[in-house]
Amino acid sequence: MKKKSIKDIAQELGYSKTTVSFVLNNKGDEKNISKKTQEKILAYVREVNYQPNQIAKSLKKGKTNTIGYLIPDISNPFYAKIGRLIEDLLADKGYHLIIGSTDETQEKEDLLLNMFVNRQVDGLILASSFENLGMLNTLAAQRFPMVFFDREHPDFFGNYILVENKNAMKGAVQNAIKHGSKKIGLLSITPNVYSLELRIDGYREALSENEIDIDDHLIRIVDNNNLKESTKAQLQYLIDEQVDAVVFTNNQITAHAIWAMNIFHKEKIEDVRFVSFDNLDLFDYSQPKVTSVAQPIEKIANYTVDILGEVMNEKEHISKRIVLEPKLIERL
Amino acid sequence: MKKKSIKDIAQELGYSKTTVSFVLNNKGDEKNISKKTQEKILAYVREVNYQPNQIAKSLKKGKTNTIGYLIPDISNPFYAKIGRLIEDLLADKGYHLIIGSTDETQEKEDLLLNMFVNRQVDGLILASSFENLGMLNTLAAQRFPMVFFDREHPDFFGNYILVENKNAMKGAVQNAIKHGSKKIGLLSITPNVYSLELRIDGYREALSENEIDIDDHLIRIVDNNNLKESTKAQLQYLIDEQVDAVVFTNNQITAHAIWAMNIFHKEKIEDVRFVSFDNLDLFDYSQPKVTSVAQPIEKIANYTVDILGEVMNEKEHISKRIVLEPKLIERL
DNA sequence: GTGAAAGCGCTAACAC
DNA sequence: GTGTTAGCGCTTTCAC
Repeated sequence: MKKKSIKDIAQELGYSKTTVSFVLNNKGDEKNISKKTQEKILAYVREVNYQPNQIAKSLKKGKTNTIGYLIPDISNPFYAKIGRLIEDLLADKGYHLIIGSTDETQEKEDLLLNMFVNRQVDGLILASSFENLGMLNTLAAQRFPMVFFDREHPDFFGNYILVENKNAMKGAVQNAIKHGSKKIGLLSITPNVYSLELRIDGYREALSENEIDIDDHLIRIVDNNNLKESTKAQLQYLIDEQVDAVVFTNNQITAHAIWAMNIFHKEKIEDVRFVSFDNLDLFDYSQPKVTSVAQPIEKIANYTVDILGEVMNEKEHISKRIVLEPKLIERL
Repeated sequence: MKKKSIKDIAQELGYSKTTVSFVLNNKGDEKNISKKTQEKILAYVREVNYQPNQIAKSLKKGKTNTIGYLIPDISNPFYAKIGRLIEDLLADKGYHLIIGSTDETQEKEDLLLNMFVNRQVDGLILASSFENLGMLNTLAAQRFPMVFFDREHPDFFGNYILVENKNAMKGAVQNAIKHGSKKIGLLSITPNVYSLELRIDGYREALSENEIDIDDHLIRIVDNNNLKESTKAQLQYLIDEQVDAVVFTNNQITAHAIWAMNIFHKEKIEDVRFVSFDNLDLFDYSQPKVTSVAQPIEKIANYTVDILGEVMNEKEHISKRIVLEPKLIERL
């Protein structure tokens, strides 16, 4: 049973493709197709379970109703949750998501960007690593609808939905200092991401404003390709340095560190305060407790979709930068 | 700057569309296009950064190189992780994923299934809720390439990648009994999913084989639409019933229950053993500790993609049912 | 070695 | 009220 096309329907019913097409697209009345004809066509279409070919429609209309979702890793709960929220918001408007995980490598990012363009996605939602602005600049020059979230690049001008990174982190670290922490280490992934740099800056500022010497040895970078083991090793280093607090720049490392702490440093668990950017449910009860900076993910998703909608509709070039306020959740 | 098409390239270079198309598809040699022409075309294409329109190609070829990934919720770490593995495996073959989250509702599932068909996906990977077989039967009758994982339906004949549910759960519960648990409750989501029923059956069998009375009041179903709060409430019920162990049919409820246990039943935390289907890193150190049945997610992803590849290539109808062995991780 | 032309399934301007 | 037709961008058969 080959798939039926509009042409088949038209022939079998003795109408033209046009008439059938109009009726299928609810333009029957507008185009003065008689009620009777409309009903006949609709009934038949339902009977044979005709499914329009969205690809042909897309080609004709130059619009695919798909959006590319480019992030470091869809299995990271932060991107998965925002992805889910975006999926639902877009579905209401008839759009669907193609996903692409970059693993923070420029190579995969470029490959995926190309793929999205080839597939004629109508827009792009991206947490880019911004290692290389090449393709992004090209797309921006063509006014390709894009909205960036979570990550930014100071030299790239575009639509951003972000959270306050520096001050939020600063506040979280100051909170730890207020509660007595004096020797504070930091663990981060790839710091060549501007948003993460800002978080690290916030950490530095908090220390210097409280007259704590910044010791660069206490700022440890974990290996992206081996997050869990590397986090364990770097945490070990900080423990050996006898820190009384550790700051994490995202929740994935924090989760791994909680694991490492419980498995390998159980005896020190009361002596080290954890502070994390991003929240996780388990921070409510984990040992050690984790004071965290919670990002407003619903708002992020809402704004992202809203702005993308605007960009796709507007002929004019808009460039908004929306910075949301994260929330400090103190857990002592 | 309008996007260039093959036609533009051909005109600007003084060749025909055919020649350009051949060269672009690496058929230059095969079609006896002169080396010189080939180089000229390739150089120009690179210079103007020509991007082929995948939609047009798809329409012509009847193949979109996209796969639909239909699951209950992409923000569930289990589906996100498998999704990520599948994404990578498929990317190597030039396929990409469109995602669809059903929230376990038939309405959304049917909507998404239709969407996938309209979009002419080449295949479908699904963790269906199987509430209603209607659309799936239709697709199966058309030999639409589909591979099911995680969930099965006894009346639906298709390609399945599953894990042993009943015996694995039985083993986990027996393990708890061996270590002294006597009054064992169970918490599950929507049990109208066959795979979950099997897990519950495993629980029942373990009890009866050990001469523990099965008390249906101790089998609690949580509300899907309000997982966290409902889990808390149902857990409360079991605690009040003074169970000495609780069994969970998936990791999401277990995580919520750990949270509820720590926040609301801290004093009982030593008295209740947790047993969970699905694993989570945090089970290594959470209070209470969780003995879990870990699914082999890499294998699931690999088999799923392999079988889907076979189905898409074969003209013949194959129907494989692969049942993988999960691993019991005892944590006491 | 290269090109003309048909056609994938659909939409929509224009005709009658 | 309904039909004819061109064309979206690409592939591929057949011709020269």
